[in-house]
Amino acid sequence: MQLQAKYVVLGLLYKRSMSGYDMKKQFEKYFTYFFDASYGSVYPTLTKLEQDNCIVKHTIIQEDKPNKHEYEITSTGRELFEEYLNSPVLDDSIRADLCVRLFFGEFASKETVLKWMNERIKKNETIVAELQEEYERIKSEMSVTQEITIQIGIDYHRAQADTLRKGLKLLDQDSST
Amino acid sequence: MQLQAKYVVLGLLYKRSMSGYDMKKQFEKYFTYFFDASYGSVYPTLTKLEQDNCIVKHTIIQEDKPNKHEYEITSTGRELFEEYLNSPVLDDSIRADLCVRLFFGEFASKETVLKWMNERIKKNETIVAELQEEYERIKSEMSVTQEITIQIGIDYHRAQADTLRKGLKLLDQDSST
DNA sequence: GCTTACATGTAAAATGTTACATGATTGG
DNA sequence: CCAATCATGTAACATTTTACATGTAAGC
Repeated sequence: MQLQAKYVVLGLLYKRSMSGYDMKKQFEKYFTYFFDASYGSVYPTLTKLEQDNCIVKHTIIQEDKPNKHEYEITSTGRELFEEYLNSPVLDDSIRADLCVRLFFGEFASKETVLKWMNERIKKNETIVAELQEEYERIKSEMSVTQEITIQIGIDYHRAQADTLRKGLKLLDQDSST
Repeated sequence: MQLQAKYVVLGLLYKRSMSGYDMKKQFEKYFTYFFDASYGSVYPTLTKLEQDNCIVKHTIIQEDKPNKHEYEITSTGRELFEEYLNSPVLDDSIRADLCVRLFFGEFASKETVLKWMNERIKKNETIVAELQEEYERIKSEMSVTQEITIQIGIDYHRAQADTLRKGLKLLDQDSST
């Protein structure tokens, strides 16, 4: 079984009402390294949860901007989310293209492999810096477990970059023999 | 775009022919932390690659055991895999239930949160030990980039456990104030 | 004048998981 | 005798991505 988008949606609405557009924003900002869902996934999920009476829609008329559909969680929705919180934690499901490529690295040229690794190291450094900045900026408004969440993200990207740097040295030794 | 199973299948066949069953075995053993595919995904992928002339099937008649379908990569298949190796590396796609739960941790009881974290720490310690054992056992037969792959897995699980242990301390301080 | 942000949604296609179906042999 | 390993495959269902469709307003 895999983590379903509907639980993430319900989790967000547990604290405050928001629109599908707002949710996607949240995913991009705070969920980057552990969850993502496209609009084509968010909107149908909202429609389905509404049909199941887990959420109710409120249309907010806005001038200058398109109207907004704000969803509010119902008691049924709260129950469903609480059931989720009491269900067993699922394993992380990861699809890491870089690791797949490295596994087959012997079939690629050395330059290609080095490029993959160097680009990833650089990318991860950027992400670590961004997450750290974000963390400093909002930690006062975050719960302790949310802080841990961000920390897991930071350490994940940092650990991967470290391993890749060590890997570069290994490759260097390998080619010099 | 997401990493497609067909490229992983082609990658395995690039070195030697094997069956769908063998592939699943490989995924479980060496790809655990960065890729997985069920039989219901592997077999249809093989059927489709065969239709596209990327692989050819050889039926091996076995006594005592069910017959085996060994697939061999064709030149078309090799080209497709080489194209993949030269395409841009995709970002990791992660769905981490634990992080989602921690993000919403304030809605769960403290015991529940502690249970989530302690269980994950224990699980990761087991995985690290297994990967390390496996690494020692087969590193002589592995390419350098494959070693890096295993190392990324080890460090990923270790870093997450470390962060969670630090998180437990944070939670402790938090409750004592 | 172009892009970005705001905002929602659908349809087609791909992709995937789970459960089912089958059936022999080996090891505890 | 029961579970696991060997081995393949399908069907139903769930889920998701991508592309399309629409339209305003602000900022550069």
